[in-house]
Amino acid sequence: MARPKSEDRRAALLDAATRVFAERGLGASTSLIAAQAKVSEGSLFTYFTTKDELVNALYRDLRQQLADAIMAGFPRRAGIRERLEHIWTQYVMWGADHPVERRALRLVSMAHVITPATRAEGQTLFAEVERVQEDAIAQKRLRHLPPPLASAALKALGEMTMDLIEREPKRAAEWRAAGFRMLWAALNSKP
Amino acid sequence: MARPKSEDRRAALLDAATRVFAERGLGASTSLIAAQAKVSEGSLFTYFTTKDELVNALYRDLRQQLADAIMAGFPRRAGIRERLEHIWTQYVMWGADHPVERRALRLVSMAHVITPATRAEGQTLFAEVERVQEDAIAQKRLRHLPPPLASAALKALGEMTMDLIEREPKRAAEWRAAGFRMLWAALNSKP
Amino acid sequence: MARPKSEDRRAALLDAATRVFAERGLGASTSLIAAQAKVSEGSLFTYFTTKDELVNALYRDLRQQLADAIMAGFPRRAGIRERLEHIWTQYVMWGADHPVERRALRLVSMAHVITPATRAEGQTLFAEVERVQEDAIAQKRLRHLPPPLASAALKALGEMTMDLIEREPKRAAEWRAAGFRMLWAALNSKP
Amino acid sequence: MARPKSEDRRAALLDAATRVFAERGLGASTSLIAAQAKVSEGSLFTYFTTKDELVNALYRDLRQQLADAIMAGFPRRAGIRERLEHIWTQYVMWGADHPVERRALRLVSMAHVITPATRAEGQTLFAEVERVQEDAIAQKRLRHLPPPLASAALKALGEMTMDLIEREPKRAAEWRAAGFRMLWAALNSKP
DNA sequence: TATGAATGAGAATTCATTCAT
DNA sequence: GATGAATGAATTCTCATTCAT
Repeated sequence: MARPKSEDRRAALLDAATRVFAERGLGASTSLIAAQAKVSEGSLFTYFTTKDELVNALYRDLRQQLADAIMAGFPRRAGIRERLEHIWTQYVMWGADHPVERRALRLVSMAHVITPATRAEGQTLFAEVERVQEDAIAQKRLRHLPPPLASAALKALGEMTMDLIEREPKRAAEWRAAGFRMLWAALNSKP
Repeated sequence: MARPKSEDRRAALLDAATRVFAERGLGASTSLIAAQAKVSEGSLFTYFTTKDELVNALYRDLRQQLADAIMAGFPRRAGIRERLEHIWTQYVMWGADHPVERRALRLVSMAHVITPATRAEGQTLFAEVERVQEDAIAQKRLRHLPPPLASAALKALGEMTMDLIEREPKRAAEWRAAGFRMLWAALNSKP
Repeated sequence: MARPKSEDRRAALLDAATRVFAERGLGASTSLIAAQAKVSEGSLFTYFTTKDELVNALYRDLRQQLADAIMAGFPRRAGIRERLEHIWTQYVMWGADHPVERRALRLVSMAHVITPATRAEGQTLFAEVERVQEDAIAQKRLRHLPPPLASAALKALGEMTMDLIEREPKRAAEWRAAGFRMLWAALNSKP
Repeated sequence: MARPKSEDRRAALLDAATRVFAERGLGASTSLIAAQAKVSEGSLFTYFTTKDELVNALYRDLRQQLADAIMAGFPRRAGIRERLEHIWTQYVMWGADHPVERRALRLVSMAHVITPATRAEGQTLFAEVERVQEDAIAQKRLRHLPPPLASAALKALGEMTMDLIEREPKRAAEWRAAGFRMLWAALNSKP
């Protein structure tokens, strides 16, 4: 009967928060975020009752964006290397294409205001990588690798690669390939 | 020169800042830091004219601590693998032994208040790693590896390993070894 | 005229305001009142254009409730003592039976937003007491008593008695009787 | 060594709060109080960590002012009537001479933010009245009067008298005398 | 007319920094 | 120099009121 809460406004606020946090850190004011979203200061609080809640929502939203990007066109039945490479490529490209989102996600991930509950949801993101590793082990490959290492290494080398690309965007393809080569070698390293 | 006590106070302030920032983020107040350092609120500003300056000084200080730890007992004339492993071990152990400092350094590194000048100083830290890589190339090893990759990979896999150790301190030795194995494999990966 | 349901809503709002103000003071928000009345926030303002107006209306309403209670079954032709005792008893019982309304009335009475006009209306409430006093004087009784004292004393000792009953409800009858005895003695005191 | 907290500033703040609350109710803003006290907005909070704490402090302060006024020159060894009359006179005169303080005390007394602890302290104020009543009972006078009634009646009729004086200051002496006569008669009323 | 989202002017605090002692 | 009170701009959040639906 009344004006319904608008999904657009909510999105605009999350977008503005992404930009503002990326630029000025989590200390940036809610009023600046509201202004960037072209929404009144008060309205921000009809969508997020608290600044902390906004941060949590943003964390969820950005992780979801990343997850969607990674899983788009995922070749579920392909071989181990192919699946891993798909994830790698999508992951690194997302970061290279969305530096602001990446920076915001990094900041938000470190915030102590993120609820354990919210953080738990996020864990699922790299679940697919772990499944690939499990498959590999089942196929008697990558057997010596302790379970969480595959996704940890993918993340670590992925972020490294994105940093390199951010510094030298022209060599993006080169870095991406080199990074994956390193990842694959790392995962296949024998004791 | 004529104020030995002052050096203590400065150190106490940096120490307090490390702890406080690690626990509550960079948003923590200067008055809390002063209190933790058992120094008056006003005094903090005779040592650091600005909160930003304190953050910059802390960045320098923590990087120096890390550099000192890494370079302690560095076998300057040993082989490539030995030198790299020394850096790796010291690096990872420092992180495992100083989780508070590590967390503070991570936060401070991301702060937008760090001057480019300050940041440039920090670059020197991993210079030694790059020298090792250069040596390796001179010796016709690791030749295919684009220059900044060695130190970038060391950092990325090092942080990954520290995270794993933080989660499972009992497996510290195992993670450290596995991490280095991965690093070495990654660096030797061929196109 | 053509909106019988609306009268209900208005009453529900006044009721909710009574409860909410009694519990949280006049600072309580209109949105809380609306919620308690099961009415939308906006609707409150179709019944009362302003929060101040709501407060004024509540003042009038509660005074009317009290007046109705006091005058119910008033023995207009009885003797002075009887009439006074009737008022006393009804007054004190109303307060004892309606602690929430009493508290709200007390708060609202002290509000600086009550218009002089509204307040003037309220004066009429104890008019009957003054008429009793006038009658008494006409009958050559209570002659020495300056006019406004009778109603003032009734009010003062009445509130005192209600407070005592609120603290010790079991002794209600005792307090009520003792209170009236004191009132009667006070009114008959000679210079 | 540093500037000491000033008793004057604290007093100025309490004074300002008295005036501002009396005029605009407890909803008045801390910034207005600070301005009236000629103190910065921030300073108010170095003296009272919270608005609620300011209200509690004011409650204590005003009650103390009243207690001091009442007990000044108290004839501890005089007869019952004399002691009661002393209290009465001082009480009523304080109220008549300090209408602003009285209004503030009334408002503050009703505030739900007053801690039970704070309120308990206040109870002692009328303790002297109760002692007078106990003495009277010991002397076989006022025997039939249930204990809390004496102080309750003093308060009730006292406030009534102050209201009358506020309305007609010229008749102050008359009202004061009439009030006490009524109190004395009320206390001596027999069942 | 009813609804509840939108608005923006405050409100109570906080905090980096200054300054009297 | 050391101290901690003083300052006031900035911050998060609330709330009476308006307005689109």
